[in-house]
Amino acid sequence: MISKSCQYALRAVVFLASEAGDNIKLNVKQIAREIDAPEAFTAKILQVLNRHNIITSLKGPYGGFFIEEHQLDAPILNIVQSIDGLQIFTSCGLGLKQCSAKHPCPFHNEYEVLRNKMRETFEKTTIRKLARKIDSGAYFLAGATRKEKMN
Amino acid sequence: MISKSCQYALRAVVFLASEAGDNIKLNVKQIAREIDAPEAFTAKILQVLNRHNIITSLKGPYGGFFIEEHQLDAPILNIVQSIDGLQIFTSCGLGLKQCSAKHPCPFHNEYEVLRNKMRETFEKTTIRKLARKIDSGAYFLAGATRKEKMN
DNA sequence: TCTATTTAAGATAAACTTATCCGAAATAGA
DNA sequence: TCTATTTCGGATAAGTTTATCTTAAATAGA
Repeated sequence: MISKSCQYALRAVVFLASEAGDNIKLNVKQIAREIDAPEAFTAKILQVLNRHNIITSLKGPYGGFFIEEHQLDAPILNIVQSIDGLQIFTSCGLGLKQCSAKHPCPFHNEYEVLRNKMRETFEKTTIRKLARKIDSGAYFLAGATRKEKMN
Repeated sequence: MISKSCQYALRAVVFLASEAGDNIKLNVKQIAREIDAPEAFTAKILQVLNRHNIITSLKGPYGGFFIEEHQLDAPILNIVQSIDGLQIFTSCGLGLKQCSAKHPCPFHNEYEVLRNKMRETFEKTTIRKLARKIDSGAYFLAGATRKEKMN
C-alpha cells in the first residue's frame, strides 16, 4: 500500500507536530525512539522531509527537527508525495502501464473509486488533525506498553 | 498497494477465465505473452495459484493451465490472499504492529474505512465478472496497441 | 578560536522482491 | 517403450527497498 519508509515519515511528522511548541526541537534519537523506527534510517527520512519543506531542521548544538505553525496544516498527502510519490493514487490496480477510461483494465471502474477515496482521505487529513489526537492521549504512535496490555 | 506479483496473478487469472471453454488449456508462454509479463516468473505465479486451487493445471503435451467452471465465481480477494496475503486489508496505515480500536493510531478511524471499502470491493468482484469484460472487447489486459493509439 | 553537538550527504550492506535457469516429474502419442 | 512437451521445484541472480556507517558541514557556547 504505502512503503515502510513512508509510514516512518508519517509517524515522525505527526510526532513532531504533537510536540510542536515554543522553540522546541527534537533530535533524531528522540524521534526514532518515540516512533519505534531505526535511528539512522529515520535520519535519512527526516532529511528528505526537510528538503521537501514538510518539516524544518537546524544543525548544531540545541539544533534538531521541528515543524512550524504554517507547516501544520498541510495534508498528509504531501508526506506521501515526498516519500513515495503519488503513483498509488493514480496507477492501475492490475499494473497496466496504460490504463484509463479510454483504455481500461477490467478492474478500472471499481478500482478508480477506491483510489479516489484514498486520495480524498489523504488530502483532507492534515498533520495538525492527527497531532491533536496524539495530544488527546487516546491515540498512539507505537505499540502498546506492557502496562497498557494489562488492561 | 498490491505487489507486482499479485498484479501478474490477477491479469493471468482473468485472462485464463476470459478464454475458458471446452477443454481449453493455455501454456505459460501464451499467458505471459498476453498479459505482458516475464515468462519464467509467470510460471512461478501460476504454480502458486494452482496450489491454492485458484486455477487448475495439467502436465505433459496438450497440458497447460485452465480455470474450471466452479472456480470462476471466486472473488479476486482469493487471488490477493494467495499471493500477498490479507495484510493489506487488515494492517495499520502508519505501520504500527499493534493498532486497533482499543489502541488506535491517529489515522486509524479514517484508514479503517478505506481498508474496508477495499476489502469489500475485492470481495464482491469475481473472476467471472472481470473475464466477461475482457470478452466484451472494451477492456484490456495489456497496454494499447499501436493501432488503438492512433484513434 | 576551539570544542561539542547536531544534521547532511555519500558509500556500503543487508533484506526482500522480482526474475531467470535447470533438472525432475508427469503425460500424450508414436 | 521412447520421445516430445509441459508443469513443478529448487537454486541462483538481479534489482529494489530498507538499514547502517562514516565523514563533512553547520552552529552554539566556552
